[in-house]
Amino acid sequence: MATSTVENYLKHVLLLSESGETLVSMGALALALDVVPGTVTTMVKALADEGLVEHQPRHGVRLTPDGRRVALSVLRKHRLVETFLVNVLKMDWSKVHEEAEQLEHVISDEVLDRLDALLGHPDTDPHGDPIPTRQGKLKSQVYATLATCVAERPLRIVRILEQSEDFLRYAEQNGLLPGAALQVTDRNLMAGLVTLKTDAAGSIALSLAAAGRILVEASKAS
Amino acid sequence: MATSTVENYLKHVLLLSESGETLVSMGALALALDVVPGTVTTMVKALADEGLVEHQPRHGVRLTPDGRRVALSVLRKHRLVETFLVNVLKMDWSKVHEEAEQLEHVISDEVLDRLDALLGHPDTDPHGDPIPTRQGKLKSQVYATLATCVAERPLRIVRILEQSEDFLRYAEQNGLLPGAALQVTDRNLMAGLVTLKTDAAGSIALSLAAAGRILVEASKAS
DNA sequence: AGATTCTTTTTGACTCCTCAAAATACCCGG
DNA sequence: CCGGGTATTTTGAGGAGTCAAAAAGAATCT
Repeated sequence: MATSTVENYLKHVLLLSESGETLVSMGALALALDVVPGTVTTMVKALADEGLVEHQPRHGVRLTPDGRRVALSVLRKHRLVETFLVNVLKMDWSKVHEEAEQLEHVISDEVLDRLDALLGHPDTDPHGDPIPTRQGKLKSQVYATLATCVAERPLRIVRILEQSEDFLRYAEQNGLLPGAALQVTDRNLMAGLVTLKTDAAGSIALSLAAAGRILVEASKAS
Repeated sequence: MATSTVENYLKHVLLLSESGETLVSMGALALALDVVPGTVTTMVKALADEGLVEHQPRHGVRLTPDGRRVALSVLRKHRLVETFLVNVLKMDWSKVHEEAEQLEHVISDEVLDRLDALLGHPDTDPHGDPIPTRQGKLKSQVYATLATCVAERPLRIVRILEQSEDFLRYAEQNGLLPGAALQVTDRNLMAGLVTLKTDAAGSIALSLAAAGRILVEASKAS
């Protein structure tokens, strides 16, 4: 059985390869896991020996099918637990990430299945992140961000690519939750600023960086 | 913060001192924790250095107030989690112990409080074991067992002192759950046998050892 | 008391994961 | 092609927790 540490390494390799290159660098991994790069090199070699990752020395690392299976299972646990904490225990949106980070390593498959059923088999978590299926399918659709979408059109938030507590608390306070309706009223590349108008909270300004973490789609004519 | 290992040591010292002497032996602890005695000696000395236990070399170990506080908190988590797994997720009575064994070390106080509220602040878990309060009070009432109680009187099961999956499954199949009404119809010390009559499942024979693990009280005239 | 047995403690070693710091390889501008 | 700068790898060490096996203390049984 994989240790928590191993599960974390694999999970972060998956996460980092989702949002970017197929080959994940040691440095990126070290940053994500909050360890020094040397530690990552050592661990990655061990994971490669166990057949969980493929290591191309000096270039990066990639999940093997086995490793991907484990990573997806951990991710499924993480996201279902987050959903449970928010939907059932009514916990604060911004605080559940840390909790899930621990719980994901100790939830059994049996408990997971029952949690899944209790929640009605959701396919995204409270942040809009897709929940891998039991079979290990991960729907990863490509969306526009508030930094790149067309302006002056009705939009709906589908996902927030950010787990920092501060960011999420701020987002919540301004009604920037998955499902929220809004539109981009102005985008100033020079100032690095995006201005929005939400149905709930009126006009808000956001940095381009922050706007880039919020995924949207065109609002369906309802 | 105490590691899972430390929490487990403290929890088992508490459990073993509840049901017996105030001083817990290294051997008993080794058995409970499934490690060799030498390991226990080493760990216990470390715990003593941290002020969590009081170690009387060659005689045994006892919790300090600090250690007891930690142990009670772990026990509270364990029993609330078990209650959640059975009452909310409808898991099998006999299987929740293992799960809770893991979860007890990663549940935050915040989650615990919400779980407690969701469950309606129960004061015993599904096995009838008392749940320590948030303030660290543990109600430990003394009950008769099926091996020692008076015969031919209406009784009610209040607690099962056993967490082995097999025993619990057997108990469940014969309706021997906390709350169940029954009476002892015969007790044969020579044969080491106790015969019961339950309201639900009729007549059952039990070894004295098994009977001694089932706590009962006189049924209130209702 | 003397010998045997049981429990506890000590010792040395091992696994897993980590860091600090030195060594190495790679990339990029001139 | 050479010199920096950056990323990666190596090396040596340490903490936490464990085991196997030997040593030491207690207890028990003639």
